[in-house]
Amino acid sequence: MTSATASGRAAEPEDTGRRLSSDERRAQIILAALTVFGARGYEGATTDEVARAAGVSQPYVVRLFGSKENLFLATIGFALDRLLGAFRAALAAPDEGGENPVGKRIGEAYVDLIEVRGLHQTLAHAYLLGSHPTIGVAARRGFAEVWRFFRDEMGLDADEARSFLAEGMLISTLIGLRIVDDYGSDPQITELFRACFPNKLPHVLEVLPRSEHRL
Amino acid sequence: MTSATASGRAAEPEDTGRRLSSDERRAQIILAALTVFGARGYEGATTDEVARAAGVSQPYVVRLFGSKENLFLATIGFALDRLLGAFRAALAAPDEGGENPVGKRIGEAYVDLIEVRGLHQTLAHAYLLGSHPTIGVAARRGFAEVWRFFRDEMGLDADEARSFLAEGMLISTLIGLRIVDDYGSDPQITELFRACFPNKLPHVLEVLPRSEHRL
DNA sequence: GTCTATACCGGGATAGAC
DNA sequence: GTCTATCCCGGTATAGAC
Repeated sequence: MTSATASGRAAEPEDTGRRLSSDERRAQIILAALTVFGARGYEGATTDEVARAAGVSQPYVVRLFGSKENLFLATIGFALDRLLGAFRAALAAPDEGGENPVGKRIGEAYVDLIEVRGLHQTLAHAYLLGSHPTIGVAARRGFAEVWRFFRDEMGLDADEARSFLAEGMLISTLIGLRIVDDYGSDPQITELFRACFPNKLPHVLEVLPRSEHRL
Repeated sequence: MTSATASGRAAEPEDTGRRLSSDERRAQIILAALTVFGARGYEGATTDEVARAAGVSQPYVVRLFGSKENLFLATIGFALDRLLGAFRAALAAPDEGGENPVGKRIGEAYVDLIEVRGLHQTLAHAYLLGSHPTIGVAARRGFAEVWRFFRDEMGLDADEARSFLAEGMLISTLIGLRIVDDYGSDPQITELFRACFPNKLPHVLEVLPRSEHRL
């Protein structure tokens, strides 16, 4: 609508003048899509906003992914890969003599993913679209993969896995709610926030406000 | 688009021919809105679909609520009232000699709200819209109210309240995911579902599939 | 590989009759 | 209290040039 540098920036990368390969562009656009879908949801997001956030034109986004729906599917696919990748890395990391057991490491890895803007929110949005003919299927498949990770790779029993998943869903919810915006202003909220991010509070407080989505 | 009885039905009430008061209509429309917003999200839902589900015309829905945004705000307000109402009733219910302690009663009350179609999903959608200027504010306020209920009325400590909330978020997620659609077909999913609805499984399995949202 | 121009449609909102 | 007709904007997708 206005100039290209107006507002939509999100994951806008260093603009080296060089022409990128379409794979590089895809990756770049997916990063941008994560922030936009995360903030607005699947239907609320526009391909134009994604395009501006990525620094390309709207038709090009459609051209590269075929459709908005495909872009969303690619985006949640990427998010799930990152998520499971982070979990596997945390699982493989050294224990440091009981100082940080697996559970704690995985939990922290989950929270650390807030650095990938929009990742948690986009996944949460996808999980709510179970009725959608294609997205619903992909979302269920992804969710089941996470469950499998907890049960088979991490070796939790069903109850432990459930609690883990539950804490994760709460964290995602709080991020999507942007409850961080009220942190400090309302004692209830402050307490709630503290209870949910017992460790890493300062880090979370530093990263989250940065992801401004009021574009 | 086609005839009124085509497909959009959801909470369509007994059609007594009589003219309703606008308050009755509002209530009726909110019920319908719950199912549509729940299935499609705020942006994905259309006022037309809500209208058809309620058996009225699209402009009338807008007329009664002023805007789609207002309709959504009214809808989540209603959902929160029902939620807290159900919690308070469960809190006040008799203990039956340790047979069903408060925690269990509240948990079951939460699950029972699946009978109000779309309630959990709509709230979950609202919670993800923290970036929205008006919806975000309302969602945070509602979430904080629930937290207050757990802490002040129910008397939980911060950690207990957090766990409670977490389990609730997981339940909402599973409902939105419509994981019930895969129950029985995939052993992983079956196990996950069982772990999350330890009691009341038959009831849940009976109610959820009914809420078909592929309209 | 990427853009501009544009077709096309769906959806929220308004006007106004009954 | 409720409808029909309609306006108009915004958003996806396509055509086609560079």
